[in-house]
Amino acid sequence: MANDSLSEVPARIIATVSRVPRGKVATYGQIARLAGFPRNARQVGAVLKQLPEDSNVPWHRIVNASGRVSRRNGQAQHLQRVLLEGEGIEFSDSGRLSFARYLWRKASDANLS
DNA sequence: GCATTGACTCTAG
DNA sequence: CCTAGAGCCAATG
Repeated sequence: MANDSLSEVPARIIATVSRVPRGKVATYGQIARLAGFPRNARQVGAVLKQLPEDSNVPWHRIVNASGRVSRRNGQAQHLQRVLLEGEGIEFSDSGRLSFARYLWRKASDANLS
């Protein structure tokens, strides 16, 4: 018993990612902070990288602080954009999305001009 | 146990 | 807008 604390950290990150609603995105740093690890943005990416294919985690809703899909090997980068577009998110010509429209906010999202 | 790496972020130029 | 450097922390070798 007591060896579940090892899996608890990634589980917490995954749980937070799973809370991101469809059609919204979140940043690595944002997920890390909400999960309780304010300086572990990189670890969020590390967890998503090891994520099994059949998981229900919306990993594609996680982008970097620039509002772009993080660069990496494989087609997964392109796949992420396709998945987001499938949820109604639009990218600019530079492959960037609008935080003002798509960034997930836990609460204070009422201020919009 | 140290050195390298990385799906990150911030500041300067 | 883009590049470079530094800071950060866990995973990996």
